[in-house]
Amino acid sequence: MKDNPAGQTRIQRHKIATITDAALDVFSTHGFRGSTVDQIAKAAELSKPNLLYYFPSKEAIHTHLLDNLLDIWVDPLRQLDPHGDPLEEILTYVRRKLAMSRDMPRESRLFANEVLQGAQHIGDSLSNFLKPLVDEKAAVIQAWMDQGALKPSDPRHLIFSIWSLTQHYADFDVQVRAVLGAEVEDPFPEAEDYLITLFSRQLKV
Amino acid sequence: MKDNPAGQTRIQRHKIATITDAALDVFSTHGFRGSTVDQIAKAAELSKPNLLYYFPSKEAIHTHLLDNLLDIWVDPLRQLDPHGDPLEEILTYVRRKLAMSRDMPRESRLFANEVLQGAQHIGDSLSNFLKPLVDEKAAVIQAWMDQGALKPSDPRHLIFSIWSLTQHYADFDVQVRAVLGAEVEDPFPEAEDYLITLFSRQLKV
DNA sequence: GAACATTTTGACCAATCGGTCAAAGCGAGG
DNA sequence: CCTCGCTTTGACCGATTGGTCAAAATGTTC
Repeated sequence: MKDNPAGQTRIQRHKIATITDAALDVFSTHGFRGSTVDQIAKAAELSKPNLLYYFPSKEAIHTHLLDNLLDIWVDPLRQLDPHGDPLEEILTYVRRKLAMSRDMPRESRLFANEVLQGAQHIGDSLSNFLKPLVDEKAAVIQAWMDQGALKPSDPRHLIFSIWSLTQHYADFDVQVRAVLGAEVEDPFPEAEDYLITLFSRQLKV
Repeated sequence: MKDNPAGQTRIQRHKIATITDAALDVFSTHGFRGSTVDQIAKAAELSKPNLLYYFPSKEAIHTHLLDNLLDIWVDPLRQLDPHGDPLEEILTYVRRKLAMSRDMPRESRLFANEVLQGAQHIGDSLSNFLKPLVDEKAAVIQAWMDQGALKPSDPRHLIFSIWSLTQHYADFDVQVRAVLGAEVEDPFPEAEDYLITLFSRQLKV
């Protein structure tokens, strides 16, 4: 069996994908320190030594997950188009971000756990990678506000509020469902209505 | 040494307070499973057996913290006065909640960790205690909206958004500071400006 | 099917986990 | 001073932790 260009065999790619998925389950539910290699191995239906044949350590799995996540996670923000319609661009960003919370709740919780516990594994990425992106997009939003295309408000806190409100429905899902009660099967449609209204009133001139 | 009415000696009250504070530090930083009794004992400057003389188990400390927290945590919502000025009542709630994130970030993170990881220790309280309170206050807000005193929107999601946005500045403090950069010493004043503007535009008729 | 590389595993390791226990230390009242 | 109850501790326990290793199983190539 020859390696592919990335230096991985078919089996390696498949097993690494399986491990990654299992680890996402476990890490997102219990955090890094609260997760065990045995748990991940069991979730991946592998023996522990077999799992450690593909990743050198528990931390390596966690790092691998976070490294791959950050790019995906900020992608909706990167897509914010300076040449699009200001309000529609931001509302689209809100919709995309909320959809990610609905479709990728494990990723959201993994990220939340990491930041909540001090971001010791990705602290550098926040400063070196996330901050420049936010600075760039905040400048775009600020320009829109200066043109009078949006009501004025702090663009960076606007971005924080979009992160906070959308990820809330993934990270605090248990609480949201407990408070809404069993009669609400899916909180996301009403969440989208609420958030679109909120940000429209906040920004629409 | 005589007991006081609560059945505790002076030493017991002091040591339990010390342990509680140390445990809040540790649990809020690492979550329940990620924290160890040794860590808490060291933070409280006690030996492990001595700590376990005051609390029967690690879980008992955690439960003690959460039980005392929930009451304090929802207190600002409980103070929402049906007979006050609608907009001012809600903006006051936002300010109180943001002040709690500023002054009690450890409590906020303890709660966030617990809910994020499935609320296994307080899931029942969310349904039996938090839900009725939210239902009650959501009805008050709904009545205000029906009277035309506030712009209409989903009252329960309004409450979610207040929780989410205010606690964000405690729970994701590392990220907020990394993105704002070192030149912003204290994010809270600008956060309060932003949030008051946001909820005024959302609610003011 | 022989030869070789890759993958899988049971047994094992030192370190750490939550928790126990008997014994020693301690302060206050007589 | 002695006693008594509360407090503190070192030593220890079985279970679990992250990780290792040599050997066995399996897959691949010729």
